[in-house]
Formats: sequence, structure tokens, C-alpha cells
Amino acid sequence: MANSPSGDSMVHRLVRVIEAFDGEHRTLSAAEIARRADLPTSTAYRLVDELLAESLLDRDGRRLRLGTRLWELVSRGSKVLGLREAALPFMEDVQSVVGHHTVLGILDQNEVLYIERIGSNSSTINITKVAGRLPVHATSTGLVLMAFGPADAQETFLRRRLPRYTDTTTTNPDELRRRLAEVRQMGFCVMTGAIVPESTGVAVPVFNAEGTAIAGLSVVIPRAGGPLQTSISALQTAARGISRALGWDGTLRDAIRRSL
Amino acid sequence: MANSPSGDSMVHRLVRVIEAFDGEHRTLSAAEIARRADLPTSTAYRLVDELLAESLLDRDGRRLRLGTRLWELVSRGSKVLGLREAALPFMEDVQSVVGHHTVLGILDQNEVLYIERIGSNSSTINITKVAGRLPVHATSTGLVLMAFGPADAQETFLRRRLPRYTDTTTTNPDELRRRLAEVRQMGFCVMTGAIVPESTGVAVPVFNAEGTAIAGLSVVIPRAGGPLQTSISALQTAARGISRALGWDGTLRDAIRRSL
DNA sequence: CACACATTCCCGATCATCGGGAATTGTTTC
DNA sequence: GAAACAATTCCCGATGATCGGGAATGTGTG
Repeated sequence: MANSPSGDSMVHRLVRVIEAFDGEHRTLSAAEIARRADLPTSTAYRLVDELLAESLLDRDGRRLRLGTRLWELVSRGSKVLGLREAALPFMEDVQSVVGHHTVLGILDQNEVLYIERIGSNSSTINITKVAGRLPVHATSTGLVLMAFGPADAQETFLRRRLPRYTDTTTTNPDELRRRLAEVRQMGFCVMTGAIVPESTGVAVPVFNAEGTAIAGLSVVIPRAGGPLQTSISALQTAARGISRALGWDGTLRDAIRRSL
Repeated sequence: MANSPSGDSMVHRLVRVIEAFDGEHRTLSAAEIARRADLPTSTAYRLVDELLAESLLDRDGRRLRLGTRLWELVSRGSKVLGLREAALPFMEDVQSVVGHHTVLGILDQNEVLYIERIGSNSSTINITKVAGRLPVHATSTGLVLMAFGPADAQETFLRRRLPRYTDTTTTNPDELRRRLAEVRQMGFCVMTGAIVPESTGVAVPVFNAEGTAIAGLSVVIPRAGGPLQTSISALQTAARGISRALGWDGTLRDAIRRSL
């Protein structure tokens, strides 16, 4: 059976090609793409040609990189850019008060995807990366997103097997349920050393018009015990500002929530 | 000749689908995609299915949006994110001194592509958009990129027919050549009302290790005549900072340039 | 110069893609 | 609530774009 096309779809191959590029491999040669995407040589070369023709890849000599046109297309249409732009000014406010890393994350495929970060360029360990992912159960952002997010997401989340990172990582479903309830009651989440010790996250939800959390805003501070209350109120003010900037005036809903 | 596949490649169709989404159309139904991408209905539906399978599209009821996974993949591998992250802190510095819109742009396909903007949320008309394009010859950012960019780009640029936007837009090749020389000599570019009247751009180049401009940093101010010198030195300090942050220590080159 | 590797080019077989059409479901409108 | 309209899903045969092995050529390296 000599020339049989492999079963997977064209799109999937393209994804593999794009996935071949990452933070450590911003430029690749065609042969490297073939290897990393596990494609037959000639197939890889043909795909690269097609992508070049559409400017989805840029060529510099024999090195290839993801095209800026691709970034442009995706950014224009994705909701990420809008969210990021709405949030940035408020994140700066938080930053000026709290002074450590300020991070914005959303829920995607049962993980936290970080879409923006501004940081004092030294202070704390920066485990969060823009366009990077972390597990829901081990991050403060993850828990607020889960606590105030859509109900169906919570179900599937609690049904999954969760990995431990340090001895303070909570993986037990019942305990997580308890923590989620707590977060819902308090309106924020503090989590210490669930992935790396000596690093505390404080997160609050950013609500949409329906009152579901669509993003989590958080600060990462060196250790617990600082003036938490200051951070929390700065975060909450900012979160409300972001909602308003996005045209989701949460005032009414907030009032209801508070009066309960 | 009933069922003949249309001539264009798969990738091109996918691009058309992605292009169907933009700032005004962040969510589309499958039928809208078919119309906007000019695809036969059943083809569009099949493509949408494939894209959903790879999470390149997200589905919300019957509305579709560009998947955050797509944004993630592209951002991770693209040089844009790195540049943006390196630049942001310095842009904030500029912002705090100058107080109007501060913008970062790069050259792509003979146009200026803006990749970051921070702005006083009211002051000036914001013609620049993140992930938006403007022509080279009518923007200050465009001219610095051209003046200090790779030589071959200049050739093709000057050979092209250029549109006028206002009566101050420079389209004459010889005059442009003169302006480019001027920019090279001064080290910055000031341009007033070349696209919309009453809006002045001031731009400086951000150099890479080889001494070619890879980005243009600029501020947009309401009208000419303000304390230009302040803006320019703020921009230049920032630009040097960005180069350094990217690991391209421009000190040596700057010294050479200055001593000429 | 020899060797390894990257890149380009060629080509026949195969099967995923194409798109018309019809059936089904959902949404407006009067 | 019924009719008119649009959106979505499903089916299926014909077609040609895609597949990938292989050979030739280019590039760099010790």
C-alpha cells in the first residue's frame, strides 16, 4: 500500500506545523518543521510553500517564522485582543498600588490561559506566561473562574483526575468543592504555594453582563501575610472597571450579589 | 462540469474563513461564514467542523468565534509577543511623560502593522489600532521603518504608486527620498496630518543588533508645536531600552552612528 | 574532498474534498 | 398557528489535489 495519505485532516496537519513553533523555537527550517510536526519531508515542504503563499509563514533566508499576518488575522478576530485592551489600563492601576506581577487569565479547555501580564520586571518568580497555561485547581485565577464560571464547566472539572505539584496542592474533589463555595462567598481567592512554594496568588473574577466570570484578574506576591486587603480591593475596583469598559455594567448585579 | 473543486488551495480557503472574522464580526454563524468567505454552503459547514475539531474555532450555541487556542498557538510562536512584552514597560514610561497615545509598529508587506498601543483613553483621535495597518508613506512610524530598515524594502517601496489622503500627504518619490534622507540624518520623524489633519506623529526607530530598524515607536499628539524635544528624547530613551531588553545592545552602534 | 544533511523536483495512485441538492430543523412575521 | 424564510444537517458520486517515495541538486562542515 504505497502512497496512502495518512488519515488525519489537512487542518490537523496545519495545526501541527504551527505547533512546531513555540517560545523556544521561533524560527525553524523546513526540515525541522518536518521533524517536529512528524510529517514526511516532501509533505512538509509543500505545506510550507502553501503557507508562504498566504503569508502565514515568513521566510528569512531558509529560516521560517510564523507570519505577522497570521498574528494580525487572529488578533483582529479573537476576543482576546478586546479583553486585553479593556483590561490593560486597569491592570496598570493595580500594578501601581500592589507592585508585583498583575495577570489576566481566562478559562480555555479546562485550563487557565493567561492573556496578559504586567510585572515589576524582577520582584517575584514569574511562573505565568502570556499565552501560557496553568491548571485550574492549582491557581487562584483558576478557582475564581471555576467558582463564578458556567455551571457545566464545574461539573466536568470536579470529575477529573488532578495532579499534585507541592504538598499544599488541593486535589480532593470534596475539598475543592468546599474551597469553591468559600471563594463564592468571599468573592476572591487566595492560594499559596500550590505549584511552587513561596508564591501566593490573589484573584478576583471579572464578570460579564450575565454575571458569569469571563476572566480572572490576579496579583502574584512573594509570600502570604502582606496587606492582603489592599490588593483585594485594588483588584476588585479594577475588575469592576474592566466590566464597565467592556460595556457590561455590573453595578446592578453587584448590588444584588452584595444584598444576598 | 458539475462537481469540480475550485482551484484554490485548502490553506487559502482557511485563510478566507479566518478573515471572515474581524473587529466588527467577532462571532459569526456558519452560514455567515459561507457568505463572507464566498464558499459553497456545504463546504463551509465541513470546514467549520474540522476547525472546531482542532479548537481553532469556538462554538457558543450556533455562533462561532476564533478559538482562543488559535490565539495561543500563534502568539506563542510569533515574534510579536516577545517584542510587545519587551516594549510595554518602556512605552509606559513614554506615556507618563508625553501623555498621549504611544504606539509600536513594525513593517509587514510594505505596510505598517501596529502591534501595541497604550493611550490616554480620550485625548486624541486614535486612528491606529492594534493589529491594524496604515500605509508607510503617510505615517511617521512608516518613514522611520523605511529610513532605517533593510535597503531592498526601500527600493520596492519607492517604486510603488502611493495614494493621497490629505493635501499634505507626500506621494512624490523624489520628495519621499529627500524626507527619508532627512529622517536618517535626524534620527526621528515628525509628520503632520498626512492621513487626517490635526494629528501629528513623532516616531523613532528601534534597532536590532545589526543596526536595522525592526520596529517604530511613536506618539500621536493633537497638533504640532508642542514641546517636541521632550517627546523625542523620551522616545529615544525608550527605544534604546527596548533594544537592550531584547538583548540587542545598541550602545556600540549608537556610538558609531553618533560619531559619524 | 568526502560526507551528511537540507532542499527541490518529479510523478503515479489514492482517497479526502467538493458542492449540488434535498430533508430537517429553527426563526420570523403576520 | 401557519406560512414563509433562513439555517443547518445529511447524502453521495465525480474529480483532482494531496500524498509520499525516491532521485537529483544544493549547502555546509570537519
